[in-house]
Amino acid sequence: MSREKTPEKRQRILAAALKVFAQRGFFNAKVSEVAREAQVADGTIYLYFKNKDDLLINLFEDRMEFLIRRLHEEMEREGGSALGRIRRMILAHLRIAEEWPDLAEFITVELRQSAKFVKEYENPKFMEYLKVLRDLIEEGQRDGSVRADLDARAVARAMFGALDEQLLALTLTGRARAQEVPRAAEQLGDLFCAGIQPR
Amino acid sequence: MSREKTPEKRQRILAAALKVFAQRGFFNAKVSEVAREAQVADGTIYLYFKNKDDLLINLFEDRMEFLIRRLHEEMEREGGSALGRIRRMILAHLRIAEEWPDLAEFITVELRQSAKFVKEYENPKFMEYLKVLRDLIEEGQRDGSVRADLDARAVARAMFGALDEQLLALTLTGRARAQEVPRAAEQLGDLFCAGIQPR
Amino acid sequence: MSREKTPEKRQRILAAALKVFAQRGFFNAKVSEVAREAQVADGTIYLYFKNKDDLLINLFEDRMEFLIRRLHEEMEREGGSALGRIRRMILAHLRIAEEWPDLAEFITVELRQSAKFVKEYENPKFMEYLKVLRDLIEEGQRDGSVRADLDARAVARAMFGALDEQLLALTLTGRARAQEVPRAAEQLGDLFCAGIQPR
Amino acid sequence: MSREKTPEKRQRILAAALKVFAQRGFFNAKVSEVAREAQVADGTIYLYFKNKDDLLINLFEDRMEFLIRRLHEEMEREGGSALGRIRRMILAHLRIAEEWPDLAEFITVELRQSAKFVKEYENPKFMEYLKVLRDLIEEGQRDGSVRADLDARAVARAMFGALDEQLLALTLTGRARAQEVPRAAEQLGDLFCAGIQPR
DNA sequence: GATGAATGAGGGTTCATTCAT
DNA sequence: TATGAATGAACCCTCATTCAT
Repeated sequence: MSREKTPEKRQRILAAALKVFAQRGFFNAKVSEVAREAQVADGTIYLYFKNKDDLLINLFEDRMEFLIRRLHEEMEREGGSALGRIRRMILAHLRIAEEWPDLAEFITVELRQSAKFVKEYENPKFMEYLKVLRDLIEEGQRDGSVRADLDARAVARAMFGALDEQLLALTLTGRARAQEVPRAAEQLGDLFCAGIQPR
Repeated sequence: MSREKTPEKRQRILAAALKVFAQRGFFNAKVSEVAREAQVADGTIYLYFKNKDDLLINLFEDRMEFLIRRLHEEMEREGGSALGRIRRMILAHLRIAEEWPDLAEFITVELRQSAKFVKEYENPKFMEYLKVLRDLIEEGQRDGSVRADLDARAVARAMFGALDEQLLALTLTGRARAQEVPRAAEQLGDLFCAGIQPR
Repeated sequence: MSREKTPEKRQRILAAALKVFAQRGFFNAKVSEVAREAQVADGTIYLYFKNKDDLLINLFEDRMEFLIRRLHEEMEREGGSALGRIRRMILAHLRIAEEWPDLAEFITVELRQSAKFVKEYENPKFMEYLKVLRDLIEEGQRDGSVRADLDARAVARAMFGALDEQLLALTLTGRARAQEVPRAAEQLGDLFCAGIQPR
Repeated sequence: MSREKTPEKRQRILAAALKVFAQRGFFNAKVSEVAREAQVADGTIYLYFKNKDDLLINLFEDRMEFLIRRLHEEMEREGGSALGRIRRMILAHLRIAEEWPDLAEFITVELRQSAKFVKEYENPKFMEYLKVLRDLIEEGQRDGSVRADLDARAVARAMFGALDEQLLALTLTGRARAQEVPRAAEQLGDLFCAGIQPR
């Protein structure tokens, strides 16, 4: 809990957890495996996290924060039209598969599980990630580049689902196929931009 | 105790497993809970399935077969244009939320896990479900109602992802909101039909 | 229990039990394996035997009766001096390894276990087998061919132990080495005859 | 909880296993009984041993090493002729019944079972124990006190079998009869010494 | 703070036995 | 009498968590 004491060790544990959870799945992963990977004693993990579930939640929040931050930066760097930034976002999401394959596997496979937790624990980081998409769509609706009759929230969810499924495919079908990322991003960009533009 | 090892009992166990896995998740579910729900002794489950994993896989295959069969029937009944049948399919998928909420939860949450198995065990039922979508899209491409420059497989995957995510949302945010199904289906239908039609 | 009804089926079960117990050991053997080997339903076994333990005990008694009967016959056929008949008995015992290897394995390995039962259930068949030996020794003592200062019971026990250990060795070290039987019998005959004869 | 995984605890578990296995037999004994006897949690056993079988094997090796060491010491202390040391060894073996009745029961009853394992796992400790006997006999053959025409290995095996059977009898027929040990040892000593000496 | 040996509740699975047919 | 599907008690083992050092 002493998030302040040795943040470096906390990060080492989170990194280890990401690797182990990605490889074996949360439920099959053992706390002791995470500890070994982090070069830390089993008990040490409990100095930083309440229990295994708490480790999962913290890992999820930490990585989602990271992705959200990165997304904001990409959006800023890109600038330009809402549609352009939507295409950029699609690319950014799929690139997770080549940049951090463990993270890709973790998000696509384990996120749904934690959606199970979600009923108890509302999932604000995921909502925030969706919000980025939704804001882009609403911006487009205001400037006329996106049809006004669409429910921005529903479209954001649909797009996230499509991206997530595609990311899963890229991740599972051999991590090697990362070079397919730009092409897949283009296809999805075409599909959705055509879908949301006014005639 | 009826004499013959009956397919009816197998179905009772599968139904019980669906309910229990949907409520608690595969990993948190106990075999004994499935047994109680099925009104069967613990050991009986092992007369019909090799182990807990095997029960999951069989449940998945059985239910996917059911959904695939239903989808084919809906497509036949609908007839008409490819685009019309795509809209119909979207509706059919989301309706799982109101018709069989447990099945909806099972598919959206546990399917990804079994995607973990997927690496060893290629997931043919899921592919078959995707195939229905892909065939519709390719049919549309042949008759000119769908743009030819899209990769039918990628589009099918994207649509499935979007549907799955939407189904998850409908399922988790209170099962009560089933009345939102037609509206959500319309939104997704609009989005994708616009996305795939030629200008 | 209805030992009278179909003695043939009872024997089939006993033969199957012998084979299975010899191969896998009593505790590792499953009743269902015995049933399959006997070409009988699991439940049928319980028409002939109270339970698995009872099957073991009956098997043991049945086979010991057989061996005792055979031993008496061999002794009669042999005739002659007590010492000669002792040598003959040694040979007969070791020959079990080549004549009925399963029986050899069963006796050498499982008998001790049932010695565990023995505390509750005194083991009369084993005693009867020992008695044959003891009688031979006492006969020798009466006719002066065996030293009178030996305790016939102790000698009988010692000889049985030696035979049993040798039989175990013949059985475990590949059942193929059955041709060593006559030589091993000769060695043991020499050893014990020298040991028990007066100077 | 002392910090280091201690050899003392390993010994406590082995001692407990000996007691429980002797009383109930390996297959009837529960791991939890061993744990309770050792005043240790069930799981602790698995820190020291891979599984129940591994516990049996280790127990067997540990106790055989102990007996072999003791035997060597007795032989050294005794000194003198080969025949004298053979008599000493006979006494030492039977004394196990009064000195460590649990060990006596364990060896006589469970060793044969592990002979089952033997086919896979050649049983070196047992061979080493036999070797002591065999060496004594061969020594006697060299100095002329033992007949040269006997196969030392076969004789060693025969003697071990006789000793083992006698030890079993002493152990099972009430542990009280320990006072019979010297007399039984004398009888066996007479029998075998006469048996192996040249005329 | 860090360690890792120890804990012990919990659960998947087996299999001897039963009993409706 | 024979069957074999069904039962459910029993048990080995795992692993998240604790706590003495």
